[in-house]
Amino acid sequence: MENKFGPLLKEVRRSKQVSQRELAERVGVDFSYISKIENNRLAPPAADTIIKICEALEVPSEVLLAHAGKVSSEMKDAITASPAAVRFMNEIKTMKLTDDEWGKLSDNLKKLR
Amino acid sequence: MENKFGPLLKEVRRSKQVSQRELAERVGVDFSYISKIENNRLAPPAADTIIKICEALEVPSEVLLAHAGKVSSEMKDAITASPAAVRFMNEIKTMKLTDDEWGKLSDNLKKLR
DNA sequence: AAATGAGTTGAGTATCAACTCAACATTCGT
DNA sequence: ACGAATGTTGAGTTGATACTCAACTCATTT
Repeated sequence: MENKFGPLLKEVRRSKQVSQRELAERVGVDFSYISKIENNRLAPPAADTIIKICEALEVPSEVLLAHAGKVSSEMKDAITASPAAVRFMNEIKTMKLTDDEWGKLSDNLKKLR
Repeated sequence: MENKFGPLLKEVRRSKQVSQRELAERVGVDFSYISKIENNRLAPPAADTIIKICEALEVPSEVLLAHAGKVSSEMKDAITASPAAVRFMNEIKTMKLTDDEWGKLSDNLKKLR
């Protein structure tokens, strides 16, 4: 999950037939920055920038965010909304869930309302 | 939840009869830093420092972490462990759970294994 | 072959988080 | 009232994050 952010972005961008310059303009950064990110010469951008990139490319942001190990400020807010939330997150952190278990939790979440 | 971190810390520390200097030494920071934090002259410290503070004062860290809006790097890792995890967190973020619901989710989590 | 478009690279910058250090003020026990 | 403990303040530091700018290279089109 570590070093693949750049290549992954490059692949997505190419699949959408967008140049670095075009993407950069849509996102509002310098095109050379995109280049460096794609080649892992720089670390992945801030969470908000990743989200903008995904919007510009019209793809969901989960995969890129996960590969970058970044959490948006909105998510941070949700997680720290209350002590109960933090408590829950602490439990989750010790449990190392599988994808399957994450899915089940999502189901439970829906049943909650 | 915003501006109360400092006063809260001050209250906890006082209730434990610990001076700023003593706390600072236990945690490994300058005592003047504690002072500024308590008076909201500086933003709350890094998540790891908050955790150390709570250990030094022998109180659980959830409340302080929640008030500070900080997420430890360990938690960040858990949240971005996989796209499924990010997806789940995104759902959570849109739902604005109550404390009660957080509790139920914790129960579900336990039943998962 | 010259211009155009796409991508890469090196070096530098801006902003911010998370503090420290030294000086001063306040509170409190005796 | 005095001194020691405790708390506050201003100014500066350190390291990391998140980029920009200018100069190139390489491939393609005309």
